[in-house]
Amino acid sequence: MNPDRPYAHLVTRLRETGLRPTRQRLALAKLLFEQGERHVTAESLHGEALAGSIRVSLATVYNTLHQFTQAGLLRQVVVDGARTYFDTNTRLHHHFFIEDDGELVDFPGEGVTVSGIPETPDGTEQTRVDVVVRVSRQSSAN
Amino acid sequence: MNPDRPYAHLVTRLRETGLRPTRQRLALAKLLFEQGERHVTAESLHGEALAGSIRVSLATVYNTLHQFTQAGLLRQVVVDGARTYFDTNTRLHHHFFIEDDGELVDFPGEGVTVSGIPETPDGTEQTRVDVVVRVSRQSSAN
DNA sequence: GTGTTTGCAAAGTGTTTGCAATTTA
DNA sequence: TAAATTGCAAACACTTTGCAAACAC
Repeated sequence: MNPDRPYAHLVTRLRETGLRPTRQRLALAKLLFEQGERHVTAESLHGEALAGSIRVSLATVYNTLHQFTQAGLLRQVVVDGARTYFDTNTRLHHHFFIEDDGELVDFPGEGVTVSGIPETPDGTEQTRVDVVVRVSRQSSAN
Repeated sequence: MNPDRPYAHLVTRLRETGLRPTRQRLALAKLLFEQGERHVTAESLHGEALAGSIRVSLATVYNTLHQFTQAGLLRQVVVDGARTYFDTNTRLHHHFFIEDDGELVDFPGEGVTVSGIPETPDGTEQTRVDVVVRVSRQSSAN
C-alpha cells in the first residue's frame, strides 16, 4: 500500500494494455495476480477488496474484470450459468467444476486431446474447445 | 388440439414420471418432443406457446422445464451464462456453441474421446464430461 | 373433495448503464 | 485542463417465489 512503490510491474502491465493504473485497478490487479492462479467472481473479488480495506464499487469491479479480460489478462469461464467466473490463468487449460459448491479447479490443457469432433457447422470456424469435467463430492453414504 | 385425443403417448410419458398431464404440460411437451431434437430457453418456449395460442404463464414454463429436467426428459445445458438452455436430446452428446448468436448445435458423443484428463480433485468423483466447441461465423472480410 | 397445478405479481439474482464528481496525465 | 475513471443508484434480464384460484383425479 506504499504509494511510493506501487507495484511497478503491475503499473507497467496495466500501461501496456492502455489502462491507466488507477488506485482501484492496481489494488484489484494485486489481488488477482499476486497470489498464484485463481478464479474469482465479481462479488468474491469485491468482497476481498472490502476485506482488505480497499474502497471500490462493485460496478468498478465489473468494469475492471471486463477490461482485464479484453486485455488478455483474464479469461472468462462459463460453467454455472448463475455467475460469471474469471480465471487468472490465461494459458490453455480446462476445468473441473465441483457441482456441490460451484468451485472451479484448473487442469492443464497440454496433455488433453479431444478426438472425434465432427466438422463445424456450415460457415463457422472453430474458436476453442472447452472441456468441463463435472465432479461431485463422494459421500460415503452413497 | 382435439381434447378427445390428447396425444396418448405424451399423456403416458408424463404419467410415468408422476406428473399430471395438465393442459399446459401437454402443450409444452408437444412443442418440445413432437418435432425432433431441439434446444429451447424458457422464453423461446413461452413465445412458441403464445404463438400457438396456448395460454401458459412464463412461470409455468420455468416450472415445467425444471420438472421435465428432473424427470430426465430434458437436459439442462450451460454455455452462455446469460440464459439457460434445455435440450430435448438427453443422450450422450456435446455441443457446438455459435458465439455470434448464442445458438447451440448438438453433435453425438459416441465418437468423441477426451484423453489426458488428470485425476479428479480429492474426494470427488467424475459426473460427466462436457465438451463445448466454440465456433464463430467466418467473415470473408477477416 | 383433496391435493396438485397454475397464473399473477412481487421479489431476487447477477450484471449493466447514465451521469455527475473525481482522478490521472 | 482535457480525457479517463469512478461510484452511485437506477435499470436490466432472467429466474424464483408466495399464494389464491382453477384443475385433475
